[in-house]
Amino acid sequence: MTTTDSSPSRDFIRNIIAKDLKANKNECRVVTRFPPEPNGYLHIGHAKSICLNFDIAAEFGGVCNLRFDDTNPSKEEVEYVESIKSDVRWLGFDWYNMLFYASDYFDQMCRYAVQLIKDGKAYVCSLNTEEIREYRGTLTKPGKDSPYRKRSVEENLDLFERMRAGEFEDGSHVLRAKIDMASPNMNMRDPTIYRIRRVAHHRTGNKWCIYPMYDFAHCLSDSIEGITHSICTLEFEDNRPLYDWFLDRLNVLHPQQIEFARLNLSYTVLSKRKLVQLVEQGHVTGWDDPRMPTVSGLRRRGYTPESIRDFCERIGVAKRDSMVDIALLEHCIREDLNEKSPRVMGVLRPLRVVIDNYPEDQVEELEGPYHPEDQGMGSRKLPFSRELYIERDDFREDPPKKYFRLAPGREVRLRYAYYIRCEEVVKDEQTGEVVELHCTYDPKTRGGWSSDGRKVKGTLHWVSAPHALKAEVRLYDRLFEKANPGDQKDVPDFTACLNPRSLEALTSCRVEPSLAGAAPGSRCQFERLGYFCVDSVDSYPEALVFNRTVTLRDSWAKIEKKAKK
RNA sequence: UGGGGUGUCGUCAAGUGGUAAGACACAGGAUUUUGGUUCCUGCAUUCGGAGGUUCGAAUCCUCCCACCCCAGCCA
Repeated sequence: MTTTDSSPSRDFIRNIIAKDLKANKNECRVVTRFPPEPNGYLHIGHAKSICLNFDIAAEFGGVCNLRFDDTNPSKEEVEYVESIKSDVRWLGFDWYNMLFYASDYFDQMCRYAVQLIKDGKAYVCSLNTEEIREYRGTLTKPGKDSPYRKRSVEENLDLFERMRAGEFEDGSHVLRAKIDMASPNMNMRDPTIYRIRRVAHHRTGNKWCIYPMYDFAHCLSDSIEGITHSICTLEFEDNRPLYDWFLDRLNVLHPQQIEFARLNLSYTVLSKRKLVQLVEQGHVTGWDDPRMPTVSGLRRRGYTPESIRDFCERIGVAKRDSMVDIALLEHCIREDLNEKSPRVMGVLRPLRVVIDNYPEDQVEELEGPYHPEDQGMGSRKLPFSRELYIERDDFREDPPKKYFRLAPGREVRLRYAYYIRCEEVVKDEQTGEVVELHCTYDPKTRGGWSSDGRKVKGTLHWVSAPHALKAEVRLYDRLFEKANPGDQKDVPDFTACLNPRSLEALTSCRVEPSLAGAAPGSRCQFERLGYFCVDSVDSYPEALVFNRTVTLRDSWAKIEKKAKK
């Protein structure tokens, strides 16, 4: 499907591509690529780039390659390539058979390097790291030529061949592009294009001891694959002249590099360095900790791929540095889960309720639909008995204004069950803590309806005490207390901004019996509480563990908060 | 202080000389057996600032200001 003139403009990148297509550029092909380095796990910032590249390809009838930018063996591992592949797939994208590795092109790149040498456009430099830095100059002072810059083509060819053959120590020589040591763009001051690195590569093993640098490898990989639009983030803007330089000198297919602003999300961090620190210092349990902004963390938290894709679409694509409010991500998951999740009841902090006028050995099966707006989801049976649990938050001895829930003498509805009235409060003699409520029910309100027109303001969720399943529920909250933990002036280390209450594990929760054996990864809404999923690591059919994905919007909490001020 | 970028509502973001879309957030209200959902309503006389061009400027010109990126043999 090709976009037509009538299609509305979505963002500046799609506008560029639409214009290119109209001008018959690239024989009207569109080929993009997602090019991660396999040195870590994917996070939601990568998801933005994945959605951009794969969606653009699909919209313009093109393809998007998955290419691993594996030019630095000392940082890369197969474990990462596997996790990246599975994350991209989980997000719902398909690269078909277009799976590549920059390392696939090492031979070809070497030939290109030789060509540059022959053309007098590259030379072997034998300065060490510090010397190269000194010769490079500074932002305001031009650099000066390396003493090795004038080596003959023959000498350079010989030296480079011997670098490749493994005759030299790591760091003793590099191959450099011969450009301009006085360029105002630091990237053009004779950048290194090959370095000696005796490290086993996760794919090529010990075949190579020299590896190309990003600037050389990336543009050539794009060119070899026939990429038309090479989309990357803003910090590569200064690298674009170099990207163009190599392709022009080598006179090969010349993709267009386009830069966009990377994602920043409030109340979290997205830099690899910081995410590594969170894992290594044990602030989280791992890369897939449900509080992590990684794809695997979001997945375990209960986020759906659809919600993440929707989010990436809504945030847009532009060039300005921005900080997206995490409330938008939360909105996206709520919207998706509202439609998809079966409603069930679970009590997080149980308070025992005895219905004094309910027959002791009686058990009724009440009917509860799984979804208020979707009859197609069916319903389940809810056992009701004399002893129940309700949420502690749903009872107040001294109810504040506008509190609709249970209090001494008050009547509320138990969802899909009966109206009950609180008759007596039992407290622990020592602590004064409320330990049990005695209530009476109105048998004429079965199902939660009253025929006499009597209205009740509150509806509570509940479970039958003898029938409920014990479960652990993990309540997750924002990882950081500050909107921008990475940029706090008075805080030395971003970990000082961590939210100490980002995880609260409740171990004596009770959930309705229909959840018995719930499958890991399955999702539900605990009515009035939020959306939850069965943890994919720690949950077992006989010992359920739920993760709170996100709370429901809570207007009572807002009222309460306002009243306190 | 050299170079490259970017400034439009609290947060994203359209807008490309014809009189400021949309989303989230927020605030009201209606409906509701989830204080959920849904539905209404409100929310930029002004586009970083100052000048200028023009009948007309967020859009063009000039100057200024702020913020981000670059001095890896990382990507």
